[in-house]
Amino acid sequence: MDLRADGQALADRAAMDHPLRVVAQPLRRQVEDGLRAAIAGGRFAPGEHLSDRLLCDLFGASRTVVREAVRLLEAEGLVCVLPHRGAFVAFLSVEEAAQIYELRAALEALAGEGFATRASEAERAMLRDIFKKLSALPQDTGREALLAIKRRFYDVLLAGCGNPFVARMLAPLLSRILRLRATSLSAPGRLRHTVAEVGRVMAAIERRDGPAAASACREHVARAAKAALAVLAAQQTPRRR
Amino acid sequence: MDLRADGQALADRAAMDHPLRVVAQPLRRQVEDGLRAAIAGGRFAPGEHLSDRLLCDLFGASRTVVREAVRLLEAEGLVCVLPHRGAFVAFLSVEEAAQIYELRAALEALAGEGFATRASEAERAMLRDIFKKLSALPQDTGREALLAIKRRFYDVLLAGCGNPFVARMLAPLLSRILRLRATSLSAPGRLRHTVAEVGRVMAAIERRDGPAAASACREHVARAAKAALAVLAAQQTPRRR
DNA sequence: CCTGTCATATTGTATGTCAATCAGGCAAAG
DNA sequence: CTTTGCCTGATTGACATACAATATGACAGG
Repeated sequence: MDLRADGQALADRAAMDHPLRVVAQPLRRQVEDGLRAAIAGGRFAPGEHLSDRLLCDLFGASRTVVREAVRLLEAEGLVCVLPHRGAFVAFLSVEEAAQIYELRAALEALAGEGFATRASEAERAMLRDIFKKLSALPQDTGREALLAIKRRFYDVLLAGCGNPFVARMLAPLLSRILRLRATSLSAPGRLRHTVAEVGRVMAAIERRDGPAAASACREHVARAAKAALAVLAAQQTPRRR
Repeated sequence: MDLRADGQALADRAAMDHPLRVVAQPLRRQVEDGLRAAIAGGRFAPGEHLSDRLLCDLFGASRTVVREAVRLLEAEGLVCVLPHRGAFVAFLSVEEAAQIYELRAALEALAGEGFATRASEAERAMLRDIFKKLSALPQDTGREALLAIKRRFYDVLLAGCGNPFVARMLAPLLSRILRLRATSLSAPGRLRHTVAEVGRVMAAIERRDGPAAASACREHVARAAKAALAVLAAQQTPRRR
């Protein structure tokens, strides 16, 4: 029996076994994903109190299920549970955001290096294709469309890097800075730089140059971080003092 | 109010507020840690079925608590939950172990770099002190004592690296390869190399040389991985085929 | 104004229940 | 004798409820 601790692989296998019942995601997963999306998407404000009852009503689930989902999000750092007071949407300080970006840079560098040295030709072709679409985007592309393309790029990169754990570690980090990414990506003129930076990643990958790909990924994240942190600092400074 | 999503900081603050009630860890945490330790320590064999009832009896807790703990461990990859069949202790394949070591190398490199460039003099002194103890260890030191010293070294390194997220990402990885580390660390002659490799990390840190520290950390993990993977391959090959 | 006490609300934990599903055994058909 | 189908027992998924522990806020008293 396949007992790898790989959730996605198990889900895939389950889908293979029961190809008809597509909707059959466990309720707990639905609540978890829904809540994660709601928080990452900003439908709850940072610091907002997420009471048990509120979430039960919202998702139509029992306390048991809601609480399990909240625990998961707590482990991811999206919410913060205080004993006997409940869950609160976590704040994101400038320091924390900087630390997350630092980590993201290291992880994506690893992914880039792995992809450059281990990806198959088919995977490289997919990445090439997505990069071509990214390059062809008009300057005034909306943030949604831009984020979607970038997500596809990273999905392929992570899938082909030969180390699924990288994606598993990165996911919770990205969910915490999702809003930040959305706002910073839409900064005027950022797209041009993005394309150039990702282009260097792509070029290193075409050369099978692992270290160069790692370095290019790190560089890209570092620049994105600079833009994002500027936005975050501008948001927080006038409010707090 | 302090609502950082930093579990340890919150725990610290709680400990400050209630300095007397040291034992007052939530029941859920006790079960979670106990189960994690039991699995990481090998008291359950890989593939073993961890039934709800069994765990309830073992920890004297209710299903609610046990299930929440199991979910957490599932997210960490220590156990693997199959719908309507329950939790099983996850296997660790050679590939997975290699991937975990790769990730660990990247994370510890980041920690080393951060420590070299950002740690305070007091933190450097603590690290220096621990390294001195490590160097003075006799060749035939038991694996327990060796692991303990190394753990202290990394605790200080991670605490002083200026990025608490690194420690949070590393912890679940380490718990999955704990047994592997224990066996590979006790390989004959490994201590000598360990001291030399960690010495290079220490030297780079004393020079405030971030990149060198990163590289030394990466190198150390890579060598440890080589030893550990050899052990794992030797364990699995004769059993499986 | 400060302090101590109490009532209320919320969470932490435990328990019982029902439905869904899986594993294994048993019997009948080929 | 093998295979197929069904049935039963066991286990988990989800829910509702109940009780204990604790934090919050109000209120009375100094």
